[in-house]
Amino acid sequence: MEEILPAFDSAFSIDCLIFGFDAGELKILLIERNEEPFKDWLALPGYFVKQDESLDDAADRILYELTGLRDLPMKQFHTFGEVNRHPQGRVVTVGYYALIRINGQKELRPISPYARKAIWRSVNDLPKLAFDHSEIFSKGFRIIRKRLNYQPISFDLLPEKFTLTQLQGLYEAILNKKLDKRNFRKKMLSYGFLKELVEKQKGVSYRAAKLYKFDRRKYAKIFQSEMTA
Amino acid sequence: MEEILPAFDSAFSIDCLIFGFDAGELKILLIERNEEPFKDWLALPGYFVKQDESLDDAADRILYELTGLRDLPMKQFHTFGEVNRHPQGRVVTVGYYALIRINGQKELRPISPYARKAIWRSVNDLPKLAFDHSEIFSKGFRIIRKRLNYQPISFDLLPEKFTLTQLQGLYEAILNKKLDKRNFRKKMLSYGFLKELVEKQKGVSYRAAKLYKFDRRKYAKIFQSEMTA
DNA sequence: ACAAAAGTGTTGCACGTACACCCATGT
DNA sequence: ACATGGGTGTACGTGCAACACTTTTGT
Repeated sequence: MEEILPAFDSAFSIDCLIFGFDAGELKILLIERNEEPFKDWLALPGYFVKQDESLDDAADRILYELTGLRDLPMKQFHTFGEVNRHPQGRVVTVGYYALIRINGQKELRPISPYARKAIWRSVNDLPKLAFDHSEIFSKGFRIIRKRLNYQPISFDLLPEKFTLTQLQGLYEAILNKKLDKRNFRKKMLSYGFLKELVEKQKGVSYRAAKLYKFDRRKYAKIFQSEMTA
Repeated sequence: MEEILPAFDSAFSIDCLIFGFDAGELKILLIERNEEPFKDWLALPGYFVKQDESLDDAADRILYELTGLRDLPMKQFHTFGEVNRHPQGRVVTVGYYALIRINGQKELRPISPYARKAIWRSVNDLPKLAFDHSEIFSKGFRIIRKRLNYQPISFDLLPEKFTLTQLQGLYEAILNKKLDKRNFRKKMLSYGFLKELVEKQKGVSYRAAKLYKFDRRKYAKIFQSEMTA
């Protein structure tokens, strides 16, 4: 940032925290920036909101332009407004998050030249990110982890059919601690929104596990009070 | 709003949801607007953020200027960014809230001429507010009510010394339902952050109740994990 | 004496937690 | 046969909900 950058008065932007789960690891979607400031740095997918679009609309558009992912159910988690968080001027940014299936998505392919590419990185192996994105990540991750304690939010991270061990691995990755297998299964099954399939796991060199599906209708019935808030 | 109003490009603002408790009723702090747009309407205390102040700083300043209240522990709860929420231009507003003692505060006295006066109104008796402030109120109230289910947040609303019946009345006002007296007392006392005083209630024409104080240190020890998030 | 609110315990149920062994399958 | 994860049950403690009567005080 030794160069002189254009300045602007004030603006708002969106930054997206997109979580995915793959190979037993919780990952986050980052872009490689192709523009100053912070050219070549890794950053959260984020950009400016246009005059005539709502924040929610902007979040969808921006994520699409920078990563090729579209129509994710993103939600706001916090707004960041320190005066000097952006080197070019006053930018207040609204943080959005979503949890998605990595493999269920098509290829990552930025539309805008502003991102060179989009990549998944393990949350346990993050470099320092552009702007204050490292802090935005920490704050968002903390909020999501906390939410997991009183509301299951993790089914969007798994493939459509999954085993209970995979589900447990996901919880352990988010909460960053080991859970008891029997208790975990008992609790999950007691909710009643897991549908047991006849189909079993394939291609493993040990006893094949039952596959399950997530029943969105039952889930919605149980947690509707949570969802309206 | 038949008049022509000055227009501006885009800006961010703060709106404050200040809850108080008095005479068994949960109240909210409103201002009577003294400027267009929405002159003479009731509104949440709110105004524009300056170029050189953070959102948190702006929230403190704005609340002070419009109501005379200062240094409340306000926290962000949501950001509102619909395109046409403000008639003069694009304004994204960040909602902050706080819970305070009504009687512990000095008089309400707006500093800025922008508010004619500041008043407390029962949350059960709110008129339509200026801008989208009615929706901001609903959203914030819902969030706070929900939080009360898993974290006591209500001590700031009571006088320093209070009876358990007062505390219960407060919970009932927020949750909008009756609670069982014995269960409520058992639960509250079991937390261990209520200090029983020797002093008793005075001036009542029935058996005087014990007074209690809230022990902030013990509370912080118990809920520290909640507070850092 | 009466009115008004203060104060007080027990029981059943649901839920979380701790804990260890046999089973099925592929190599 | 063995290695690997799949799958299962019990016992205990904790916390919440339901429920009604006696006590104290001021008038």
